Amino acid sequence: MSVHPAPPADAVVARAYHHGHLAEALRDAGVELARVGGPDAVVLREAARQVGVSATAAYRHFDSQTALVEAVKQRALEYLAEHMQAAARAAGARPDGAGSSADALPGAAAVARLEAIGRAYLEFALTEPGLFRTFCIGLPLMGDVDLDSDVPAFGVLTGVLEELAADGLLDPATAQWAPISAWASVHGLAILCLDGPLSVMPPDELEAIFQGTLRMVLSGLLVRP
Amino acid sequence: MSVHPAPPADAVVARAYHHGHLAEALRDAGVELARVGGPDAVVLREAARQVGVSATAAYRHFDSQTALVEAVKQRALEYLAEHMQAAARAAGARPDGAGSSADALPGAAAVARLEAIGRAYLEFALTEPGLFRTFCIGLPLMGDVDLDSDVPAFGVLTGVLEELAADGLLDPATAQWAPISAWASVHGLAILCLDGPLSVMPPDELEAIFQGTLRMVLSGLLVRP
DNA sequence: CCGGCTATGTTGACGCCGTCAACATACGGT
DNA sequence: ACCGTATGTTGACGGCGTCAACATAGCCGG
Repeated sequence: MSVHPAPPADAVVARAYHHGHLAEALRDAGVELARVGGPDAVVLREAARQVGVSATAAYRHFDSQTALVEAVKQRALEYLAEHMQAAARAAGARPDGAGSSADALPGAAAVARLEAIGRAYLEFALTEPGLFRTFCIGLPLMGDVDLDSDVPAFGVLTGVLEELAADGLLDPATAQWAPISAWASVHGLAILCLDGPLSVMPPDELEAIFQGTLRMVLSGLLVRP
Repeated sequence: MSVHPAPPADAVVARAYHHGHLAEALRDAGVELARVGGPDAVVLREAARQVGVSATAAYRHFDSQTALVEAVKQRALEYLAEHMQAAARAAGARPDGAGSSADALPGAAAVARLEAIGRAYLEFALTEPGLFRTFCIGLPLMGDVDLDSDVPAFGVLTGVLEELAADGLLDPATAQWAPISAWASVHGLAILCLDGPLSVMPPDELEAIFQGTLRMVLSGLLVRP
């Protein structure tokens, strides 16, 4: 059906365009714009300009500017998921136990992972506010998403919570909506940190707030010891 | 200093403008635009058009379109505070106790108020998504806000939580950041409901999610019974 | 009572944006 | 070898935020 081959994939360089990865190039330019200035900075003409192509050329690959933003948003979500997964791995792969006080409890690793991905979520929001805002703002009508597939970061969270459930550590009263409640808490905290009143707070106090919120989430979700 | 008197305040009607409440009129038009289409719909020229005035006339009262949006945002925050206060009053003024199972506990009224304002917050987000998004999105740099004064809705929350603290019901471990943690949770939930994956959920299930999150917040913040 | 000063509003223009229609071109399969 | 189609270009349109220059209205000091 397609006359032209997909991406060339041989020469990584631009190859004078025309038959290149224009879509990806535009999207990447959009990502960079979003990184600096948030979703409103994803200007179609500017992305085209940076790629060195006519403005209307973008319309061969994106239905509208909104579609471009959507692609950028998807990419931002991927970055987020990578960041969280890395954090989860780093927290999980600690078989020596170093000097931590209590690590013999069952599921302690899962709890550590939960904390790690929560912190990673916040870190992402603070270090990449533009990208965070881009996937955070839900374009007029987001409609149907499939969570674990469309939002891989959510999959990381549900995975860790399933670990906890397997260890019998999840309070059955709150278990059903645990992923959403937990996500909402840290997501809300991230937003409050970005443009809410917490935006003018020193990092150490912010860490304390995160600890406090994490404690609330944990004592709210875990079964009483 | 001011040559012209402030708002006439005698004739409520427009009085052919020129010396009227143009600023308020523009802001109100902006509120209506935001109500329908969110923050991006607050178009300066459109607001001026609706008020029946030249586009640049707005610049006598607002430094820029951003300033107009800021005014709309402030108004939206006022609406939110009113909604929450009304809910708190309605929940608090129930001296008979009707058929509730356990209402003799100290601070039960405060807990009810906390639930009420949380629900009110969510209600506002769902029934006025445009206004909610408008005050939610924190224009590039919100900078210095004073919480209880600039964000009256936050004052309502801290008030209820102080009630709980006075009754000795707040867990000292999480008390310090309780307002922020609680706000973050319900705020995040609201956002997830608006343009997150929860946007396609039936209302009854949404109520269950709210209940679950509320349970998490309560059992995370209150002292163990 | 009046002349002028200032707050207020208007006109016209500029540059940027998203988007459309019409046109040009380079592949790649037949 | 050719022709169709996917791809990219040019030019234009209307809408936006914003600025400079101009017009007016109404209060204040004389």
